[in-house]
Amino acid sequence: MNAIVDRIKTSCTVPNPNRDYFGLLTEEQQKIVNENKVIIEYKKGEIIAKQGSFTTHILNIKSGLVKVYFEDNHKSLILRIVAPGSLIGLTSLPLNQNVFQYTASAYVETTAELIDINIIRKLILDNSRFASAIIDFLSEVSVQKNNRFFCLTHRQSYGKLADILLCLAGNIFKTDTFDLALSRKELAELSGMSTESVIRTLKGFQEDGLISIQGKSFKVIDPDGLLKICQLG
Amino acid sequence: MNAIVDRIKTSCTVPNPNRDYFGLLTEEQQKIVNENKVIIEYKKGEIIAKQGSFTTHILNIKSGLVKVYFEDNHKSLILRIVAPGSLIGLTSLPLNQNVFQYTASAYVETTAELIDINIIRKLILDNSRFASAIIDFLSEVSVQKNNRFFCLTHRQSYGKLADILLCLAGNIFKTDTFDLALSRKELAELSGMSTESVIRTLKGFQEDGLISIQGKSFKVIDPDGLLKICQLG
DNA sequence: ATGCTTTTATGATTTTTATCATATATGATG
DNA sequence: CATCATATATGATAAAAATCATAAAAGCAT
Repeated sequence: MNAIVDRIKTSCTVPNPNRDYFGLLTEEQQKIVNENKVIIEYKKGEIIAKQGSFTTHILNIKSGLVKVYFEDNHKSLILRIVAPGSLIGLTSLPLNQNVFQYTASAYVETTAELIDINIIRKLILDNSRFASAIIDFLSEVSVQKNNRFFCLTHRQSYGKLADILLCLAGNIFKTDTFDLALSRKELAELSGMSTESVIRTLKGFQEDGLISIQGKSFKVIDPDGLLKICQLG
Repeated sequence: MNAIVDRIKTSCTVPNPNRDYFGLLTEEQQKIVNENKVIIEYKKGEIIAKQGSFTTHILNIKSGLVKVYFEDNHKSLILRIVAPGSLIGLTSLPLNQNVFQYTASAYVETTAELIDINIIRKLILDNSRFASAIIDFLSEVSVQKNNRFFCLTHRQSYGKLADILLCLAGNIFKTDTFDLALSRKELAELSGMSTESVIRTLKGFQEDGLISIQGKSFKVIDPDGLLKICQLG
């Protein structure tokens, strides 16, 4: 196994719970889901869900990579990076909160199952183990968001970016060398920094031998060093 | 009705969903809850739950005011201010995440019901409407946290603090004049600022006639002005 | 009330980071 | 492959906010 996945636990992990939610359903329930879902392929950059629009479906990401972000006044904050196996749209389950609270778009070519949200609402009432799994999902996202929240409000640029790099390596790509589908601008939105500061900070990491970058290809050389920066602030 | 409660919707509300979760239970289930709960009174400043310790009970706040905060390396971030009617500890429902992810302490004298978390877990499996209400709670907290997250990472000091003042007035105290149980240091932890910056910013608001402060007594004079500051950043 | 501690307040300074300006590189497109 | 657009990079400057130092005010216990 890859060292970075096993050893390094960042304080602010990009949330990516991954459970077999639909495996908890009865055969009949699975049949209902299958009859009420569509599979859609999204091209790179395509919008999957738009902040403010009605949530008619829950998205189950099957392949690819998605960013979920909050937009306001030309500013944007990436809330989650969603890898296959995770769900999008659950926060619209309350009937009084039935619009997307964020925008989701595909980083790379992405496949998603779209399942009618009312079917999901019904399944929650009909299958308590499914409901419990949804509760677990929301709880995990919540905890990881708290950690990220702390990281982005209490650390400074080097700490934030070190954390994000470790998260990407350990949590999203699950390897220490990866082709980054995110631009510097997107790393900025992920860290709440300016694009220029991201570039400068990445350069600093390279000069210190913590990472190496060649175009889109990232390599984490010294995860322990990054972790130390992350912990110091 | 008070204008500030009805009209002013801040972008980053301090989360405080309030539902009658236990009213959804059957009489028999309510009886089980009542037999497995204790009511505890906490004095001002007392720790109600400690980050890292096992979550044996869910807290149902009946009276008083509680802060839920994240601690790390002498730094602290207030995650939620919890008013009566809200629950604490739900994020420990997943069995693989069964310790408190945060510390909770009483701002003022506070009464809480402590209900065995395993009873709650069982009720989620036995009563789907209860489970659904818990999902709604977690969803609402999540959405409000996203908003607050955006606010604290993308606005600057005046915007952050304007938002927090509006939240406290409209969401927590539900009146435009209130005795603040929070110190300036705690406002700093709530906004991710330094204590000195909070003091200076509050002074600025006073000079601009947006609020008036006398010791612990706060009065929001111009909520629309605060809202404008909040929206501009 | 008196002394002691904590909170609030204020000014000076430094650090951090954003912004602005501009240059270079990369990539897409006809 | 030439052109345009976009992404990345770098330096100079400005703005924002933290830190440090210190003082005044408020709370609290004796």
